Amino acid sequence: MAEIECCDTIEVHEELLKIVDETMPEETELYDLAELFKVFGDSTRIRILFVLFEAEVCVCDLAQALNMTQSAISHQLKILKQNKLVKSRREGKSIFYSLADDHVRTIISMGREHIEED
Amino acid sequence: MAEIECCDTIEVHEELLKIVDETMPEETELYDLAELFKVFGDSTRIRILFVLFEAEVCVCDLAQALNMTQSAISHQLKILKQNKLVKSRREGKSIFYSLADDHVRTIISMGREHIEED
DNA sequence: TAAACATATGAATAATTGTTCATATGTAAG
DNA sequence: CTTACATATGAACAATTATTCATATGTTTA
Repeated sequence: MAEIECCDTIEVHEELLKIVDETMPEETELYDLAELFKVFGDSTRIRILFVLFEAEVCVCDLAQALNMTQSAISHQLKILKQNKLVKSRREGKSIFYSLADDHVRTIISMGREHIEED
Repeated sequence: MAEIECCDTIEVHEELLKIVDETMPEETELYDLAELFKVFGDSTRIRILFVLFEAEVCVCDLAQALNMTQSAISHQLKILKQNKLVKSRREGKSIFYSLADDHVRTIISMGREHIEED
């Protein structure tokens, strides 16, 4: 194994690189993880999720509740759905959206806990 | 209270708007939440966090382990630190970074659980 | 089948952001 | 105090993305 020069602490590095190599998830998982969190990284989508915490609603409900255009809401719902954070159901002309599962609540909760410290 | 016209289901809307108004966090909290998740929404920063799950390391360790430039790593560490996900400690010429608290592990875990379903 | 309604979607624009490059800051050794 | 090392930072560029506008799709009612 080639020696590594960095910070003059050669031994630590080899062990570190070995551990990182063993525990680091695969490239695709890292990418998917980042993609998932990106979805939470927009306040419009977070607002949509907070509405869905309370009720199953249609697109125009959301547009009204959040005071945004139908188009903007629809675009964001598409992203939420692609990432399986919400699901939809048609009822006549309307399409109702709701949370896909409870991970969403948990992830948002953890986030709130974090930012409320200090 | 003015009547709302949307999807021809007037009663539901008034109640929804009331509930949303009561439960929706304040603008600043929504913004902070989105900002926090944005930090997790980049695979370089996630990689850094995975290294820090295993050990306290200096910047050049990270650059080496992730095969990226020192500058790129440093820029990302700054963002992680501003959002209190990591902390740092100087030791001689080096600066060692470690996880700030355990919310980071929990949030990443929840994300992994979510993407590993189906 | 035509009209009205609810939602989805593609293109365009503006804003945000990750990386690189050059350089600055801070620390230790000679 | 000068040099070398470790890290931080500002500017620039490329890439990503949220919203708007116009329009398309799908459903119901007349």
